Amino acid sequence: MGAKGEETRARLVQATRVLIEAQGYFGTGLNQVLAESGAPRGSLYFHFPDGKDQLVALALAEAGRDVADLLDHMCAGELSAAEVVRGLLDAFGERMEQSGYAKGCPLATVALEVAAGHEPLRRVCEQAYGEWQRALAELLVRGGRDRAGADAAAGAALALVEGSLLLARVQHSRLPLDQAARAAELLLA
Amino acid sequence: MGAKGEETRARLVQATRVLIEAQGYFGTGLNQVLAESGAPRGSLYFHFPDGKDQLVALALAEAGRDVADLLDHMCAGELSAAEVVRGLLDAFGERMEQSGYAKGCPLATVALEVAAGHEPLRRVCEQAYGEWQRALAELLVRGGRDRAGADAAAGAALALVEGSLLLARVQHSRLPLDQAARAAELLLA
DNA sequence: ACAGGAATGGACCGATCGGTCTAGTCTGCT
DNA sequence: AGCAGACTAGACCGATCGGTCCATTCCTGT
Repeated sequence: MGAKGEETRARLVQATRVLIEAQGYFGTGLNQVLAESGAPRGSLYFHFPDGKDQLVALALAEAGRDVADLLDHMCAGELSAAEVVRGLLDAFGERMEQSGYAKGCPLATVALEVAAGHEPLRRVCEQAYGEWQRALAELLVRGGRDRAGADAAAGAALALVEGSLLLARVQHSRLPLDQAARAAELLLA
Repeated sequence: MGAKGEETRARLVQATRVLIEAQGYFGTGLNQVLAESGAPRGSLYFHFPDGKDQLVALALAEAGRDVADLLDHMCAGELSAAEVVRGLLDAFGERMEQSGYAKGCPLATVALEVAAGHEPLRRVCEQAYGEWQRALAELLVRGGRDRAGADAAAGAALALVEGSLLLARVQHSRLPLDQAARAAELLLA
């Protein structure tokens, strides 16, 4: 397995990540992925024999892991849960604004498209969201909350994050992100 | 304009509403809409000369209005804002569960798909969300909040609703809706 | 009854979809 | 040097996409 092949593979996944975040699963064609990544069609099916589904599943998993890593990193410091949520929303907001509101939650668009009709992709999203929520819940438990309360609060906080990312993209404004961060302070105090 | 034509037109919009809520804009083909509604291709372009975009825009606007009406109706009673949010989430949750988690927010999937790439549809979604938020904000003002605080709280509550609907669909569980409703009690108290 | 617009039914179009296939090229090992 | 497997390049496939077109049928007002 040469380094060149690895790079092509990585470029395909990266292009897929960018495109499905902005346009979703159905809105993103393989021709678009090929054009964006510069890879020929043959390479795609060499690296990903199962085609689009495999490529998208991997892109979603990678994106989910990246956020989880960021979250774990923030949770490892001395920050409160509310401060972590604020930090997360700031990071997402910056990305979003700079992309012309094409980027938000890297999973959400696909997650909604496939929630009822494509079990494998749905499960990838479910697992990623689960990891994010778990990270927040752990932090809350360390802060003294009981397990049940922490899970519920983390679930609500994640809903706040996801909802505000959606509204921010639709409204082309970071205002919902700020409102959500303030609400999180109240919620996670 | 005969009654028969009106009915065909309505069935086309209704079928579109159902399909785009579950699969989004790109995931829904006109052939699917035609099959679901039983209308022939010619009728679609007779009633909607601008094709898919016009049909989807109308479907989104109708769905947005329906929720706004429900919201207005609930806000007109003696309920608190938190109770209204709870009622809204209960109604959405029932629909969602009964549809096998195919239905959630009727706008969200399309809203994310088109947030950066299809201005007319984006604006329809933005306006609908704005109406929902306004209804909640008015109720909060009537409850004694100042304008700015009410707007911010309504924005956060709407984010909570949208985020929990997304998570519920992805997880195939109503739990996130319940967590969001409880969080709304804390937030809107 | 009948004229004329409203509405239907469906064949047809070029473009694009995801996917297959194979000839050719690159690369590292012996 | 030369062989084998990794990888690329792109032509090609049937299916489906959104959209156009027109002959036919239905309905309504006179």
